Amino acid sequence: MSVTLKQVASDAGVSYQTVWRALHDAPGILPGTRAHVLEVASRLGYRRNSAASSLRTSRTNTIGLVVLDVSNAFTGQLVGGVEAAATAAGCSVLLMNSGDDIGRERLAIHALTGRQVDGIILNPSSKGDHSYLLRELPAGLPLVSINRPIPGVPSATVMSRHADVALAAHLLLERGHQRIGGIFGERANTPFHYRDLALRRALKGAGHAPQPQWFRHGANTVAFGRQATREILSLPVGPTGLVAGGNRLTEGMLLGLRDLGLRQGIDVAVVGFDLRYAGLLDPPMPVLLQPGHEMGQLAAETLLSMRAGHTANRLPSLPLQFECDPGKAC
Amino acid sequence: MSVTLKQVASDAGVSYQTVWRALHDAPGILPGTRAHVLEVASRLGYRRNSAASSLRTSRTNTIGLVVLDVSNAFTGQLVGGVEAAATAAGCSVLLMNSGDDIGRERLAIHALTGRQVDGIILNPSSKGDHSYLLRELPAGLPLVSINRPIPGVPSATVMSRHADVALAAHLLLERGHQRIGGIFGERANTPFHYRDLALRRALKGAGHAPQPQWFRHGANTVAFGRQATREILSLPVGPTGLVAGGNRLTEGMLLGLRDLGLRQGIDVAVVGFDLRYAGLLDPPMPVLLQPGHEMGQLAAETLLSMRAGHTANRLPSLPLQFECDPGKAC
DNA sequence: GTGAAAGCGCTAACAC
DNA sequence: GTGTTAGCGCTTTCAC
Repeated sequence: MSVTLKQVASDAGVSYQTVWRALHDAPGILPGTRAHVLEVASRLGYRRNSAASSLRTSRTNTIGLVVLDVSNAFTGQLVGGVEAAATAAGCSVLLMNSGDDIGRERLAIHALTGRQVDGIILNPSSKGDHSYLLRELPAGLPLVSINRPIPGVPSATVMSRHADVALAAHLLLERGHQRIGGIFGERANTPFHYRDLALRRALKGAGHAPQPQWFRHGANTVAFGRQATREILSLPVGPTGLVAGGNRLTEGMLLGLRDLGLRQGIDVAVVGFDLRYAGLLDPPMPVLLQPGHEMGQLAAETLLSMRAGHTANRLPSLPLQFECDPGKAC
Repeated sequence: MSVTLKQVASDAGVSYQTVWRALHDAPGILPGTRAHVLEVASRLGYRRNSAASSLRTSRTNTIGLVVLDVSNAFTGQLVGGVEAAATAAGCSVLLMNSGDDIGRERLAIHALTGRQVDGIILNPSSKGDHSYLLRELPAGLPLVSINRPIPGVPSATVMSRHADVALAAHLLLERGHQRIGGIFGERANTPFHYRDLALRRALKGAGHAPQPQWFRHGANTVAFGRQATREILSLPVGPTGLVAGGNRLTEGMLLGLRDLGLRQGIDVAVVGFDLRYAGLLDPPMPVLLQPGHEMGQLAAETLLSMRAGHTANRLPSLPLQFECDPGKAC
């Protein structure tokens, strides 16, 4: 068993409470006493039992984070940002993976609330009914969602600025492409809807009517991205510039191009999305990156300020990073 | 405040204890009573307060995981494996990031022990003195290290089978290359040492003496990988096949090749390491992948069995996956 | 089969 | 400035 306050107290020849005050830098203790107590505590290797303290204060200094897929690069950035902000505030992160499955998400939320986390950051699964949150979340528990408001459930939401997908259009237009297409996930998945919208608007704004046959919506998978790429580029008149709206779709697009014997950036101009390794390709592929780290930080900071009783104002959407060369903006 | 055992008890008109027995499927309770109690509990939305229960049992059902860099793809896999195994066993994961810095690692360990985690999985930072662990870890707390034993600190260790780097040599030899080189991190970093050794042995085994000037050791960074690649391939007589021994080095190698105007798989045959997107390159790059997910699972399972009192036997090293095409073995 | 009660280690209110 | 004490909600031992 580890050392308790009481043991330190008896070893130092003072009371229970005096030890507590010493350890918490609380006022009302002589500097000499404090020094003595601290010395004894560190000699015995005292560490506070956070279970006991949480029990007493009903605060755990722990935030729950539920992600879609830990092994995804965007998620990695997100987790990093959350972890950094949490650590800076003396909190820890309980991480759960939903696998984009509403059932597992629900189990994760259940586990987190049972552990009395101080708040939850949720990257909501793309399908399914999230209304269980209304029943399962203790009233007043801060909830921050990532990239997508949760229909019917009040929460602060941290988003990337999907509208920045317009930058992809501008780049391609600037490079002289007139025929531009795009591949996106299902429109019901709101981020894809907004990205698609942004691309079309930018084209219209430049006086080019988007051609429906150069735009595809489907499953957010490598397979769909691959197939859609092949189909679009096999049309009698296909686009010369192509934008992918998600990382899976981008991977699929690269495979589709290879299937057709086409090279990105040479035979077809493309802009990828959320693929961190785009800069390693030859030639480097321009890519829109969600600022995962910043999103995670903002989410955690928002959560902690909600815990402190502030109501979260409307949060700014964070700009996408647009890179053409490794680490360099376009 | 949330619902407590006591409230359920008074609502159900039974004692404190009877409720507990009902909720824990404990014997010594009439089926009718149990059903009634469970009904009341769920109606009130009872959930057990895990802080209180940890305080009582000094078990948190939480495992601590300290990684080098969350945003790294291998780490993502690792975390996924740990999370899956932990969840399957009813445990949660507290995640901390050390940034490969011994000071931050120490803070992370400190935070975890203060939270009474049931065990710690540590991917040890590559430099620095880990002996603080001997002082800071409560005696008997299960510790599992990833990829590298911790000098002077007893722990179970989950490793990938570095010797499998020999497969890279075999592939290149089979494809007719006679002049083969390699780029690795510092030799003091044991995984790199073993990977280097495996490559050299395989070459010797096939009757080719490794040429010292085609092998480089240095910082495990993109920059070093890039520079080393340029240097090696600028030699009057350079290798025609090149193996990178880590993911950063692999990224650097790709950039170095591009600097030289050489294409991987066409002008120079290469084998990468731990780069999950190798299959997206054109042509696909053969790559050795550490089985991060499996390593994480094994680590968590080992930890939990240590917690249950079993002494960890020597753990098997997990084979590297060798892929030549997306998702396909060589 | 059910109930009463002690106590895990800490925090915080209060007495001296 | 220092000490005493009552719980937080749960687990567990022991009576009935």
